[in-house]
Amino acid sequence: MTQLDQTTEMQTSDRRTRRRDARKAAILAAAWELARRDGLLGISLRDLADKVDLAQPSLYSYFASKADLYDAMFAEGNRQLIDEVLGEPFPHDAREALIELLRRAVLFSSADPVRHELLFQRPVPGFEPSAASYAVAKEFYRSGVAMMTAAGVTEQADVDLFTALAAGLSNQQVANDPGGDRWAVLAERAVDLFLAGVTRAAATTADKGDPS
Amino acid sequence: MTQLDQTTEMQTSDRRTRRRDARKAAILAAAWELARRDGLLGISLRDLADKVDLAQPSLYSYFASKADLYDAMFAEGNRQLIDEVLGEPFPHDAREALIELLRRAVLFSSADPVRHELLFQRPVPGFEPSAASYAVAKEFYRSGVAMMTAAGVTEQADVDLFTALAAGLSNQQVANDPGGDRWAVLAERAVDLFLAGVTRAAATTADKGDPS
DNA sequence: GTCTATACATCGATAGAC
DNA sequence: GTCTATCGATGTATAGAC
Repeated sequence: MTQLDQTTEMQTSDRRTRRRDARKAAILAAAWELARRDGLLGISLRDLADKVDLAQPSLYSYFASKADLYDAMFAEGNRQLIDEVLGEPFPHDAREALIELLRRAVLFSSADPVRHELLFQRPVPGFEPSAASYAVAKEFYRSGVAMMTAAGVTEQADVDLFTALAAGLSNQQVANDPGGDRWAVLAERAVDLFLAGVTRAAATTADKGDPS
Repeated sequence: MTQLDQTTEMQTSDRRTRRRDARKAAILAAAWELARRDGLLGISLRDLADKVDLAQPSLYSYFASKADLYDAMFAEGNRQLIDEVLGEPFPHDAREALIELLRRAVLFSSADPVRHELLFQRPVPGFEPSAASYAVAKEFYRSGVAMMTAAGVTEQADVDLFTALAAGLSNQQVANDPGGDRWAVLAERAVDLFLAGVTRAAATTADKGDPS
């Protein structure tokens, strides 16, 4: 086997890998479409195969099982979360940055309620994300915590409260005003109330013996 | 037909009605059990019939369709919400009452995540509660609004923000710490931050031209 | 109102040829 | 890696006797 042959073989292998990845991505995209139409649990592997012009059993060359498909969707959704919510630059002001974070999070959820469901609720009984997929989710969480820290939010309880605020706004928006912005517009007010309370408490604590 | 006969007939009819209602309640209870085990969408009418010792088609004497079953569950869940959250008396202090309301709401959700799902999310594609069932849900909402009003929360935006808070705490509790109380214990702090901001803003508005 | 029997569709997954 | 064929189970709902 010559050097040239090896190179050619590598290139061929790369091409095949790319083709395979592209098809896998196409299957995932079709799965999201079906989920939006029929619900996450309503995805049928037959419909899915039809959508990508494959025979239904051929899907098993790309995903070992339906749970495997959900796992890939979970990972992809979290990657989109990072891209769409953290991708654009944030205001330098920590308060404004938190507002923007909250606003983008609510918009992200309301842009695709089914994706919101898969990422933040437990819509598929028995399904647990793999460690690899879950790592993507944690990456987003860490970034959010960093932005809170910059705004003076350090207590775990306050971080939890902020995540509840984000979850609540997103949830109400999706469940009770789909397509609207009734809860999305509350992001600024929510952050202001939150920060006022948290930083006031922090200041009080820090002010022990230092009444200015 | 004598007077006595009529009376006897009425009593018999009542007894039959009671029996029927009792069986319907038993079916509903079994449906909740199955939902907790297999998810709301995972309820199978075969399993359900087995659980109450009926042949599967006999269920159609009690519910016209599966959607009808969901609707009955939705109504019952909302009745439980009213009973369990509003049934016990509240503290007279408006702030303490709101804290208690939030705490009970989170506990209610975490006591039965599937019920929480049915009441506050959209877990069954295509299912919309009937007007009668939805009326029960609105009754609870009105009571909550009344308690907020008592605490000085009058703006619709602030009411919405509070519902987001309740939804967020419940959701995080159910999704990320099932069985625990990591978010439930945040109820007091959440209400304090919320009320501090809302009443401060209201006071500022009211103070226009009235600086005391 | 309950049953048996069954219609009729759909599901996820596997076997095995090519 | 894709296909055809098919398994075995399950799903909701209906027909019709009793």
